[in-house]
Amino acid sequence: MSDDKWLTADEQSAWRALQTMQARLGAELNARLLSDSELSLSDYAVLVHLTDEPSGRLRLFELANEIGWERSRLSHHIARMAKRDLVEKVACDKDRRGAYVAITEEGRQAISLAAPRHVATVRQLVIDQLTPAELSVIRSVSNRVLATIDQHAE
Amino acid sequence: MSDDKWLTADEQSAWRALQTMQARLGAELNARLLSDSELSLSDYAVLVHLTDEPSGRLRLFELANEIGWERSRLSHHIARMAKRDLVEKVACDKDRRGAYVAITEEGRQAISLAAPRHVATVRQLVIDQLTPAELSVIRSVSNRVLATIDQHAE
DNA sequence: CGATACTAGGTGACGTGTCAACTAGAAGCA
DNA sequence: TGCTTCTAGTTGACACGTCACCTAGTATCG
Repeated sequence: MSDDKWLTADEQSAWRALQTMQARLGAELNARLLSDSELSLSDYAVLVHLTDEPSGRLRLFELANEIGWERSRLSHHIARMAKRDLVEKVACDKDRRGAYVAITEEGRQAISLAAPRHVATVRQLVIDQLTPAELSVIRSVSNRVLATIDQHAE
Repeated sequence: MSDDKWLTADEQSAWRALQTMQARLGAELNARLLSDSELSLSDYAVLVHLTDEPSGRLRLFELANEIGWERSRLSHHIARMAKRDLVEKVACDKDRRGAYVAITEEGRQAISLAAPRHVATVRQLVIDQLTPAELSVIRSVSNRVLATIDQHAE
């Protein structure tokens, strides 16, 4: 680990580009998704992870880990989504503190309507701009940074 | 441009890793910065861009473009920062609709106190985890995606 | 068994982000 | 000049995210 106080010019330009891209890309994806459907990018992320499960449901803490959200954020968001009938909360037998979030029929409909345009946007703005090798670097770097954060949050 | 309806497994795993990393990294950097200083990650971004300018000030729209924020978000944020005396708004002679945001002495102090620990965190969690080649890919990819968004927002 | 510590999740207050609508000055062009 | 359009920035309502704190069930270990 370098202990230089500042970033080099190369490091700084890369870091700032990443930060700006994060800001713009997130805002753009969210805005397009909202104007094409009734879902925000956050709603979409929740529903995607639920549809991945054959059972269509996950424990709240599992979902939080997968999406990378804090517990209370997820709790608030699921409450709002439940009010809109996109998901429902189901009591957990194994651990009576716990709860499942389950996708509803309405949730499935909403995401299957929204997905094609959203995927097309992601392709257009990101995937199609990258070579397979670059995409690989992105995956590898992202996972490494995630692991570092986890490990450093002990 | 591929017109496949869905992402391949490789594309999807890379895309999800990036999304999750964005969520976790942003939250982590913000939390650490807040606990080490009086600044949020957003405050920090604003102040960094202002200290880059020899004059210590920028037009609002210039700052918005550099950080990648929407106008109204910046307007709200600057109003809040001005209340805390981190920045001040200055009328613009050239264009009487416009305004400058200028960093204050208090703003300079705040960022110079916060910067060393924040930079160390960025190094620890990101920069030191990447090879120079990977960092280069990140910069190049980020700038390409930004250009694509700009161009597609016409 | 009982004491303690840990984990799942929820809550309320408050700061933040977004959208739509607005003011007002600048620019283009007849 | 006057009309239209564009751009800079603001505002208010509402959705969202975060922090600190809370409840309650589970684990650990004496």
